[in-house]
Amino acid sequence: MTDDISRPLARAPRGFVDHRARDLAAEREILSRVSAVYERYGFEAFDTGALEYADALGKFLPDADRPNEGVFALQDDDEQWMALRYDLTAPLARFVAQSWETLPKPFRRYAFGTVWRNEKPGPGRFREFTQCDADTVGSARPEADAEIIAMAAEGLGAAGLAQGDYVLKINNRKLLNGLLVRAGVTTEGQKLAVLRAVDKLDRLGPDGVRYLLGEGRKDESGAFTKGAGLSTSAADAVLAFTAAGRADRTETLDLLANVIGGSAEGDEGLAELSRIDQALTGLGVGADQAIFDPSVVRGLEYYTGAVFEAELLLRSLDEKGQPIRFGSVGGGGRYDDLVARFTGEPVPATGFSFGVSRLASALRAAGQDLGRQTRGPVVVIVFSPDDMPAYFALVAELRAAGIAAEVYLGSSGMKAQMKYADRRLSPAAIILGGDEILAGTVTIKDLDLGRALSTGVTDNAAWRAERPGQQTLPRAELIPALRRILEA
RNA sequence: GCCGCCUUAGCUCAGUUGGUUAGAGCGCUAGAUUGUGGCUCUAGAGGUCCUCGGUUCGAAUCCGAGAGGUGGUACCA
Repeated sequence: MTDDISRPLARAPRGFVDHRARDLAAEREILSRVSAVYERYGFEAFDTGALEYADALGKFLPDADRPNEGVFALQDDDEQWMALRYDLTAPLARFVAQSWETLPKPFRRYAFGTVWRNEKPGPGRFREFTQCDADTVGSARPEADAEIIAMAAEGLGAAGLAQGDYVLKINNRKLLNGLLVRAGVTTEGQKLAVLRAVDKLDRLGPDGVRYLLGEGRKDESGAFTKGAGLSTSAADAVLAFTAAGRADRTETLDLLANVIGGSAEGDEGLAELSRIDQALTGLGVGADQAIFDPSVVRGLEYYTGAVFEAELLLRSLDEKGQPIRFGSVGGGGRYDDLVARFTGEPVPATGFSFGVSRLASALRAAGQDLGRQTRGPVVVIVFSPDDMPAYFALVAELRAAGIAAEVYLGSSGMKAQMKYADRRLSPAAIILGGDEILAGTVTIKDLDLGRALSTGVTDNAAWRAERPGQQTLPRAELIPALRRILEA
């Protein structure tokens, strides 16, 4: 009452969320299903620690005292800066560089783990979340990309997405590079501005993107975004390129050949996509699961070749009846320069990653709730502290029989104990009072059945007399009777 | 990072032109019911009215700053 000045506020830091049993069950189910697929593809499990040295993450800023660009950083006692990993790829690159000599190459691994990003949280965006990631390091073959794509598609399907709920969209950075070279764009900054503009295609439409490719765009709030400064004809070429996606993979390739053919880098990109197409076809991945889409960007600066994005196609309504679009649930691509940061040797690599809780909420919206309500244990009601040994003998017997059970350990009366069991979603409560102990019997209350029966009862006396779902039987028949209730 | 809106009980919210002890519904705890979930009735607990400063005899209410939330926008490994 008087010491409240220093009392802490009970709240989680912003962008950090608590996970109840239901969500955890869904996420674990996804991980186990996806892991099974990834292992079948020959990827081995691998994990690193949560912290990396900040320079290994590429987040050490020479000018700043503190590496603060989106990472959580702290200083070790030898004054080196460490940071919580912000994805699973950078630690993988560090590990591969460190163990290159002894690794079987190509190195194929998958990982899932918590990552942290020190940035503004938004709807569906947190500062701590679980990522699942698979990479092949040490293969430059486009077939390595194809296999990652096929595996991603199969993984999403195994997680519970139906055919047609999602599609993998594939592009290649080299195509756009070739196009830009032909259009006379040479500076890195301008190239990045073009990529950013194209990335907004689905939100702003071709007209909005045209402004961003040219002089710039002013949005409704009056904010002005500087454009890439392309000429009108160059902007037209970019837009024509992004619109070349078709439902059929080879048809898209033919169209793209017309739009960008002739530039050396563009031809290289086309050849890679063509081999990806052939490998995918061999793997049995049709155009219903993976297509070529030249508008895919994946804003990341480090991608060097193929890029891909898993897009959710399903549309659903939120609790207010507003339609929600999920868009991308995951993505990846080829990053041939990441390991070279450490060793100087270029090491080709390709990978795919997705956010686990994002996929879980997408699945929920698709009507595929893997985290069905978690059932509570069978609850043994406590009448008298003197009979505690009898309660524990009973609960031990149930546990030995493989039935989740607990003795109520609170201090409230019987009514509250029933309420507790109800709220835990327990299948049954066991009443072992003085009467039962004397008679060598036990009373089981089937809570689901009682709940169903209670809807018809309005009269209190009848409710009390009826004791819906309740049966008293000889002690020896307890476990078989409980099994029947649990299996119902 | 920039712009808009919002912040009153655990939740959803009401609160008159600035006026005395800040309310409702739901939820929670308990009683009616010697040993029973629901219904009904009754009682109870629960509040730094986001924070700090200002105006005023008087502020949940008006003004300023800050924090947090939210929606855009920018960025996104």
